[in-house]
Amino acid sequence: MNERQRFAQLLRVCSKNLLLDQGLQVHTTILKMGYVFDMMINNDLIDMYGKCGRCEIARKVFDKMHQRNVVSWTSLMCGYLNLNDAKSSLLLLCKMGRSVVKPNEFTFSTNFKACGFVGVVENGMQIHGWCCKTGFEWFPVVGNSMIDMYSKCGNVDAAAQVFDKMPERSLISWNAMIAGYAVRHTGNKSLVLFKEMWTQGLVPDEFTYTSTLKACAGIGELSAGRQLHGFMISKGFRLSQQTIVSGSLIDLYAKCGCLFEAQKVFDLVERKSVISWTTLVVGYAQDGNLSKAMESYTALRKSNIPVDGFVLSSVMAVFADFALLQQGKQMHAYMKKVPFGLDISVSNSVMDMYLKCGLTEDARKLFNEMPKRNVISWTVLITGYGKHGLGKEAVNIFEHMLSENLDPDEVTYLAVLSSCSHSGLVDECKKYFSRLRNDPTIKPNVEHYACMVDLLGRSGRLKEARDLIENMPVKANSGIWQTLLSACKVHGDFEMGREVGEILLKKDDVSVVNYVMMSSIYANAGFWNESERVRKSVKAKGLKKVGGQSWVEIDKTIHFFYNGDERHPLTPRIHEKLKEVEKRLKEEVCYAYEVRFSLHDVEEESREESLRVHSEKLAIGLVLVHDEGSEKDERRPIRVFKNLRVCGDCHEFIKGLSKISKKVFLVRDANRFHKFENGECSCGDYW
DNA sequence: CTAGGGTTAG
Repeated sequence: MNERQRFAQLLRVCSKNLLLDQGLQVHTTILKMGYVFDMMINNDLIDMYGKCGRCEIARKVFDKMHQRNVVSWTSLMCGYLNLNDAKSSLLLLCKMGRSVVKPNEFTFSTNFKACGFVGVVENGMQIHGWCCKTGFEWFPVVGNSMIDMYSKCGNVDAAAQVFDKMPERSLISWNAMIAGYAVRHTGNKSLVLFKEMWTQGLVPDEFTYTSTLKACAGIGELSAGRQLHGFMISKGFRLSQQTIVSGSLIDLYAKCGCLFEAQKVFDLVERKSVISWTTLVVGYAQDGNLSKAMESYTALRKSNIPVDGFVLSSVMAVFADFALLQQGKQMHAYMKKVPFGLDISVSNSVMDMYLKCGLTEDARKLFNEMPKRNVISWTVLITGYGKHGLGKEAVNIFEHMLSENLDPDEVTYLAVLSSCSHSGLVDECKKYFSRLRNDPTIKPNVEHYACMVDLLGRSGRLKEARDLIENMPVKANSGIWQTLLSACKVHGDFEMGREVGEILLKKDDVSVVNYVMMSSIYANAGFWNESERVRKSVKAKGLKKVGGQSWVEIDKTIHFFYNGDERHPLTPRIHEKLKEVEKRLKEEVCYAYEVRFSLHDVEEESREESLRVHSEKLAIGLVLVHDEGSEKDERRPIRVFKNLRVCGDCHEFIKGLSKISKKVFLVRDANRFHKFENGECSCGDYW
């Protein structure tokens, strides 16, 4: 082996083991020995610098070369891709097209990956055409990376076409296609492919399992997932050694609500990664188990695994959902100290937390300070303002976003439409709805139509709202009928209410809300027997109300209450306080229990009793008891949170309370924020 | 020089 070859070999060792310092030393020596224009050595230098993440040096080497071959070009592209700089790779490919050196299958494959990374399907299609012209179309690497590119760009059909036409399909091709279908709701196709490849005698590997499990999670296929779990065990597949496969299995169980099994799989994995932990934390949080979610996060922090932006965003989302402002602030402070603390997704999650805790100004400030924003940043802000009843502001932000030439996606449209409908901005709502319908990139879904139904329903145009539902190009769900039903109730349209109600009850939805609303509509119109019939069918079907829960955060501790909850040690004082408030309300603001909101088949007095112990009242009672005697922070708004919608009676109660106590109450319920101040609520009377 | 995998924010 001559000296030149020895240098090349040294560089390859440095490249493989990411030894940048040694690589730099070898580079210096090479220059001293005069190998300045040696193509092989320069190519290896480019590769080494690219792998070590120093593309700027690789580029310098590349630029100084007198002669370059396809490896020189491709190595530099790989370097850029290694830094997630897909754009530079693609620009280099353009430049290459004008040079004398021709791309080969590796060049194409690398750039397909680049297209998939940034999701530019147009560029991918151009390169696809280029492959066809130059005869690289049928190379296995090219086909595999095209499947991946089309899938990542969201065009699974194009990916499937490539797959179907491939002359030779390797395990990698199958895996890429299964992964392509595993996103969104096409997971059943992944399962079909899995079976097909198995019958063709191909042996699945860890990649196959991961994607197929992901497919199951996407479509909620618990039983297929379980079968796959059993299948892997029967094949002697060691899950304890498979961090990634186990990760998708944990996610599957968690998404299906089987946290016990998720935890069991998690426990047996020997080398847990930050992703394994994140999956578990998110799983518990989405299952509503705050303490387990936090326990898992704390355990992660105690392990020596470094956290990343993903896990912080996830945990911040937990704080947002449970409105844990103090913990959220604390973590925000921590985020400022870590390198990824300024990632867009991290900042977005913080913004959302502030908004969900009612601190719109802090969220706005953060938004203004963000060096980079994406569609989600804008959408978070629009949603937040909308939920606070600040529809005009939401519209302004949407317009601002458009003026910056950013394309709204379906969630952004939903945010702006619901903001408009909540605030009764009729013209704006219609305008944006028609903009949505004319937007070729987005298909309006049932949620978008529900906003329009809500808008029409609020203004009493029930007939129009119903026509819209019956003639829209998407399938109606219970939610949209429920929106109309609630409008019928508000406007006292008994005839339509009854019809809509019967449609809903026929859908056999398990949601008790529909029954309650129907029963109430019948009762209001004096049809007591009908009201009774509906109420009885709830019992007959064994349906149970989703438990209402309210909570408050006091000194970083969160206190949960359900209706009639007596677990809190201060319960007697809370009851006492509430009775005292109630007495004053009756005297000073003519408050009467709105028993029509209550549907219990009981005497008036005990109906009052059941309203008195509603979870939101108990939570407020605790704050009042806690604040007794302390003079500090009189103007600080009292924040209360409820998982369902705040009940009509409690709404009146808090209104009155805000008047006699001169305090501000900020109540976040499942729908929006209610700011109670001096006897008024920001939502008007349409709660 | 090269192809495939698990987590996140609305």
